[in-house]
Amino acid sequence: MDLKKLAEVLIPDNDLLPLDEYEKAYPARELEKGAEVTRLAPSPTGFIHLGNLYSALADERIAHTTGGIFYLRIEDTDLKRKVDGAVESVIRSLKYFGLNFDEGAEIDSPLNKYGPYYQRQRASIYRAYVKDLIVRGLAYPCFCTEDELNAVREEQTERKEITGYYGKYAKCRNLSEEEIYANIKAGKPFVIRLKSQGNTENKFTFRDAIKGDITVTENDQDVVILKSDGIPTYHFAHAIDDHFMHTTLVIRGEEWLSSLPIHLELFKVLGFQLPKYGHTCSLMKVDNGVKRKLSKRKDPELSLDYYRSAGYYPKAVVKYLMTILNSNFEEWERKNPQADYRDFKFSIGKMGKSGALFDIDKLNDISKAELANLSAEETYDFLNGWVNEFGSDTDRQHFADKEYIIKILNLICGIGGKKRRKDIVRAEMGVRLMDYFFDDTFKPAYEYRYDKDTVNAVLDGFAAVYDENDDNSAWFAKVKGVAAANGFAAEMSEYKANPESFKGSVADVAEILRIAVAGSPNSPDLCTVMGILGKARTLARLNAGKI
RNA sequence: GGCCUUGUGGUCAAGCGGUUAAGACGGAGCCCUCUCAAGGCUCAAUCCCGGGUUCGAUUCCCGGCAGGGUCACCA
Repeated sequence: MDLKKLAEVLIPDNDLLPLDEYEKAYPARELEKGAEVTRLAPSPTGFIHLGNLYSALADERIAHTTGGIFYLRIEDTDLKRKVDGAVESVIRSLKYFGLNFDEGAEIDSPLNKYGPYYQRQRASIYRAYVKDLIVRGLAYPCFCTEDELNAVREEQTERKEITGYYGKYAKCRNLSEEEIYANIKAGKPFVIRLKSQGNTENKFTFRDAIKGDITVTENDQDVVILKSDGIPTYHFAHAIDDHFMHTTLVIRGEEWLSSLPIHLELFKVLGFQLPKYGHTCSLMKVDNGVKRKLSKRKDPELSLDYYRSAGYYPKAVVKYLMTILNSNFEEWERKNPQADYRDFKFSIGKMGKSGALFDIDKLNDISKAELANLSAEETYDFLNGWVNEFGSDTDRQHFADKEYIIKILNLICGIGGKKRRKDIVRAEMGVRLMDYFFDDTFKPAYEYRYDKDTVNAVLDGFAAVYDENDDNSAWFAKVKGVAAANGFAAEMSEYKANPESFKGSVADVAEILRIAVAGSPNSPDLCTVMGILGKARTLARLNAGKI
């Protein structure tokens, strides 16, 4: 058979270059030894999720700790999956979490010498190589219809054989020249398949950068490399792109592990040097007692927007991811509390081999601690950013009075005081924590543990002596005074020694005051709360709290 | 079902032939304390099962079992 002629008929493009021209167009990168080139290669299908961020963080850390490049490539070979604005969204999302690309689609960089970074725009490179494979007898046209393929698959399933297009099932593999041209003449659509040279009897060990040594079976599937629309499948595009873009380390989800044999054969057949591979395990979650992969559709916490709208501090999310990416990260951080997480020596070898359960408690803990590192001013900026995007109009009005908010923050953050509080887990919660400082969001629950007369006497008694100029100890002395005057123990020790002889202790008196002023039995330092509210409002609330 | 892969407390996990089997989150309790938060201290809780190999297995081998992934003209 005249393969050259066949290739011309199948791929009649006249804009293809000789293969070595492509090699020349994408010369090796000039990087230090040991520098890794990694990439994030999403399909522009939907929005980026936590799992993407997880592996992107690994990519980014490895590239940037080795002096390499982290780039963005868009795998848009499947038109059906394209969503407008997805690319910008990916970039924006990663940037929000502090990850930046050095190069790639929609990235403004002088490093962009390996593009185009959209696969649709790279059609001619793929087609040139497919054509070459046809000439070399390593690829062939297949005219099988979807129905035929389905029928074969059913038959294979029934006979408990391996499904797919291989061996005797590869009907079009040995089509005669006449049959091929007849099919073309008849206008039958076709795909191009790899004429696999592999044999599943052959197994060998492959070293994965994350999983370690794994057993791989040779591929014998005549996989589709060029779809009937003339665009390559993922497998083929991966081989071509990662070769020409000089990716040194391919980090991707473990769902790709099973197609690794295909990629291995493709690289071999194309004569390309194989990159290193690292297959990450996926984030899991327990659902109804079953452990399963986090799913975009079922789990809102997988969406990065979820973290933004809930007001998680972005760095906290990143640090949480770091702890599951490299479990020694936490230990390192304890030893280097001041250091930036970027100073941590990220190691791909330390990445977990099995899927981690997503742990919201852990995230909350990290987030709380991160937020507690911020100054009142920084906290204000962060909360204000959240309020502007996700808060209510009332929240925005409140935050317009920055001076007042800062006062509250100083209390919450314990700034100036000796101990730092860790009240705020995320912005949304932080903003709600401040509600009682504003009359329009003050929603008291007047649930006292004492009778009407006692409560009112305490409230009146304290209102009569309250002086906003008192310092904390003078203030507390007055609370004690009110306690003593109403049958409560002024000193905790007295009360503990003799609980029967008192109605309660100062703590109980403070609780009554707290309920009236802050609306709940729990709040930070009441004296300061009153100071922030101001005398007029404090007295008004003491009065309104009476029953 | 075939193939690949994983299996240390509730969770994330150190460990790499001999350990009182780290640590963190979560839980319980105590202390501190005007309550809460934070902090300090203490406690409970783990090597999937069965065979080997070995003087000795959580660590090595084999077999189960359980979990995960995958079997497209989607990536």
